[in-house]
Parts: sequence; structure tokens; C-alpha cells
Amino acid sequence: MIPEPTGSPRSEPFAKIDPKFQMTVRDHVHRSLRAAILAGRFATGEKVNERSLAEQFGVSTTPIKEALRQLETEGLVEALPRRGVIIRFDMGWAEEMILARAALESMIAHLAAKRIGKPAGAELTAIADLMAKATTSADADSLISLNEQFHEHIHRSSRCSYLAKLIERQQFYDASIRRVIHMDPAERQKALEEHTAIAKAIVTGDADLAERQMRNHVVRSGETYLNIVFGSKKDIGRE
Amino acid sequence: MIPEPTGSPRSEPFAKIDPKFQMTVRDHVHRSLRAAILAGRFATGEKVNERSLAEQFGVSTTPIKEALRQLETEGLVEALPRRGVIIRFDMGWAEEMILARAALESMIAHLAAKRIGKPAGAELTAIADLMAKATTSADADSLISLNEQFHEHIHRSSRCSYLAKLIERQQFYDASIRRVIHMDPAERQKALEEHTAIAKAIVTGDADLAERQMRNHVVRSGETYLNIVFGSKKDIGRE
DNA sequence: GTACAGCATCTGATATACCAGATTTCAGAT
DNA sequence: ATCTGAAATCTGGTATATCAGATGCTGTAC
Repeated sequence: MIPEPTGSPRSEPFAKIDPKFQMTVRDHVHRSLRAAILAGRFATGEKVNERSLAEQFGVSTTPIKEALRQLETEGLVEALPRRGVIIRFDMGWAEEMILARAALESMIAHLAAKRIGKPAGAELTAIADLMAKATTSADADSLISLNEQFHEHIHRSSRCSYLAKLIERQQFYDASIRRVIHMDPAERQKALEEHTAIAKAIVTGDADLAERQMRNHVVRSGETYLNIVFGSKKDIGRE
Repeated sequence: MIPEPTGSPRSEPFAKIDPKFQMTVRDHVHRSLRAAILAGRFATGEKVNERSLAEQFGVSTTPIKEALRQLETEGLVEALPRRGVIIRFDMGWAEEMILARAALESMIAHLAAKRIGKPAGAELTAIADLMAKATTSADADSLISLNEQFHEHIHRSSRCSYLAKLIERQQFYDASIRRVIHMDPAERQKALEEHTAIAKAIVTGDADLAERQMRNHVVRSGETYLNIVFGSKKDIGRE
């Protein structure tokens, strides 16, 4: 901190660092395991051994246990008391995670349409406009970043922090896969149309329309993801 | 186990006990804390101390930490690294939990309507019929039990185990509160009508109708719960 | 009276020890 | 050869110890 000569407090000297950014071993383990599971680097039903994981990470079993507890609550592993934890993730699980995200995102879009104000609405439209520009010109990275901003803005507009947190936990395709997805011009175009329509519905306060369009968007882009990662054409939630 | 004279294996001698039923200290702590939080026995923002909890439960801090990790992932507490965990639950949080459950249950009802077969459909109708009888005659306990059966049957019919698991985590009014809710004849009648309508929509395969009705049912009964627990009239998701 | 450095204390994060339930192995009986 | 059950082993659950960051307190300087 730079010393302040006068006693008068400056309004916003430096942003306080968010304690959440601090990295602990258990978070590192949690993220690593989570990413590994979602990337399919474990077989469904495979047993994981705490001591062996601890050795691989070079830490004790304590943070491993805590990370496994988090994964258990997330539904990515199953704990059989006194018997160990087994991996629970396959294509079916991924489909259902997408459906869950669709259900929650559409609910939050519904509420955002009801609750968004004039200024926030204008910001959302602005983000959508930037996305339109980035779709044809810019690189995938800025598109990914705008994508995040777009959804996060909707979350904030809904004023639902619990729902937003739940959705975050559902968010499981990582940046590298997103980049692959946004490589395809057809996909970029489709996503843009959907985003534009969602933004319009929310800004005009059409909650039911916003909800439907958000749901279709999440399900459709989820299908794209599944096709890339699991490599088989699939309609989510059919039959 | 009763000894078997012949070498021939009996088909289904006794059901294997589900390992999940085994109780560990961390599960006990998790459930107790969860119930205490949902019952409002902690203030929002209140700090909880691991050592003090360990002392109160008469156990070491290890299972406490694991239970707190689960609560953290559930969104009921927030962990600030190296600083401790604070309670995150109030009426607003409860509202959002109800909305989340509404979103997920309606999604699962939608899928159940698409996927339910003839026999399972008949069973669902049968459960609804039993509910009709129990509404006027029987005690609250059997109504509560039928209620559970009803929703669980829908979950199974949807063939979505991940979604069902997610919903279970959202399930937060316990048996005692349910009993209070089901005491009121008007509430019983309203719930019956909703259940009947949901069953009909699912059995006839009207997925969109089932979805809408499930959502209304969860939100409306959630409002009843909120009025009882937090004691103020409130429309969820309005403004 | 106020501000701040330095010290004492509290408390979460991690490592380690130990126990008991679960699993596997293997010798002896049939 | 197969079954059984006791012993060895593995592994998760819990308890305890240790470390370091966060917090609180106090006495001194101004």
C-alpha cells in the first residue's frame, strides 16, 4: 500500500482482494479432480483411493477428503461409507447436467426479464451488440469472454444469488472446449441469434419468452458440446 | 443368516442392505447442521467455529470440516479461506431454493411425461387415487408418505438420477413442518387438486402441461411453507 | 485521545497417527 | 475341487498435533 500523506481517506485507493481468490490445497485438488472427471479421465464406477490421490498430489489425505466431499455433494462421485468413493460421470450424467443447467438458467432468465431495470437492460443490449460484432470479426477468446459477461449480467439482473451459484456449479465445459465450440462459424451464428433473441425478450420484459429461449439455447449448445466431447449425435431429453 | 441345507442358491433370500444407510459421524453432523440452519437457528452472516462445533458434537474437527465442506457446496454456508465459514441462509435464500426446486421438478415432470410407460403410469394414477382417499380421511402422516411416493415415482419415471439427486438436495422442509402444512384442510384440498392434475398430465403424455403444473405446485406449496416458517405473506418470484 | 508497532491468542489448513470395517488370502476341512 | 473361516492386509473414518494466517490487545509515542 502506498503511504497516504494526508489524513483524508481516498475514496477507492485499491480494491480489496476477494478472500475467495486465495488458493488452498483442497481447492486445487477439487478443481483438478473435477476437471479430470469432466474430461472423462476416469471411468464410471471406478474406485478412487484417498491415499493414492494424496501421494499423487504430494499432500496429506486431509485436503483430499475435503475435496472428495465437495465432489460428492456436486454429484460427480458417490461415497459408499467405509468403502470409498466411486466416479459417477458418463454421457448420461452430462446430459442431465445440461438439463439441470437449462432448467435453472431459464428460471433465472424469467426472473431477469421481470426484474431488470432500464440501465441494466441497456447494458445487456450493449453486450449483445458487442457479441454481434465479435461473431464475424474477433477471435474466439473475446467471444468466450463476452459470453460469460452476457450470462453473468443476466444472473445479476435476476437478483438471485443462490440460483446463480447453483448454475455455476453446473457449468462444466471448460475454456478449451468452449474455444473448440466457438471455432465453427455456423455455431457462432446460431449462438448469436439465440443470444440476441434472449436479450430482446429480457429487455422487453417478456419473461415467458426469455425463459423458453434460454432453455432452448442451453440445451442446443449443450448438444453441440456433447457431440464434441462424446462424439455421437444426440438429442437431449428425447424419447 | 439362516443356514441353507441344500447347495441351491435361493433366488432372493434377503435384500442386501444399502451401504448408504450406514451412519458416519460426518453425516450426522451434516444433517444436524443442515436442519439447524434451515430451521433458522443461525443468523445470516454468523461465523461458525470448527473447534467449538467439534466440542458441542463431542467429536474431533475432522468430520466437522467435511460436513462444512458439504454444506458449502450446497450453498448453505460460505467459506472464506483461512478465515472460517459463515452461515448463508435467510428468507430470500429459502425463496430461491424453492425456485430452484420448481425449475428442476418441472423439468423432471416434463421428462417423466415423455418417458413414462403404461404400467408406471397406472401406478402413478393409483398413488394419486390413494392421495384422494387420504386427503379426506387419513392422518397427515400417511398423506406425507404418499406425497413422497408420488414425487419419487415421477423421478423414477423420468429416468433422471442426477436430476433426482439434485432435487433431493433442494428438499428442505422436514417432516415436522410438512405435518403442520398438511394439517390445514384447505391446503390438503389444493395439493390434492394439483397432484391429480399433474398425474393426469404425465400419464396422458402432455409434457408441457405437466411441467407448468408441477412448477405451480412447487411454488405455491413453497409459499405456504414460507408463510409458516418466516411468517409473512410473500409471492415468490414477483416484483 | 489517537495511532501504531509488537506481542499474545485464536482458528482454519494441513499432516500424521490410529482404529475399525471391508477385502483378500490362504490353509484346512469336506 | 470347493467351501469355509481365520488371519493378514487394505483403506476409509476419526482423533490429534502442528503450522501459519488472521485477529485482538496493549503499551508506548506523539
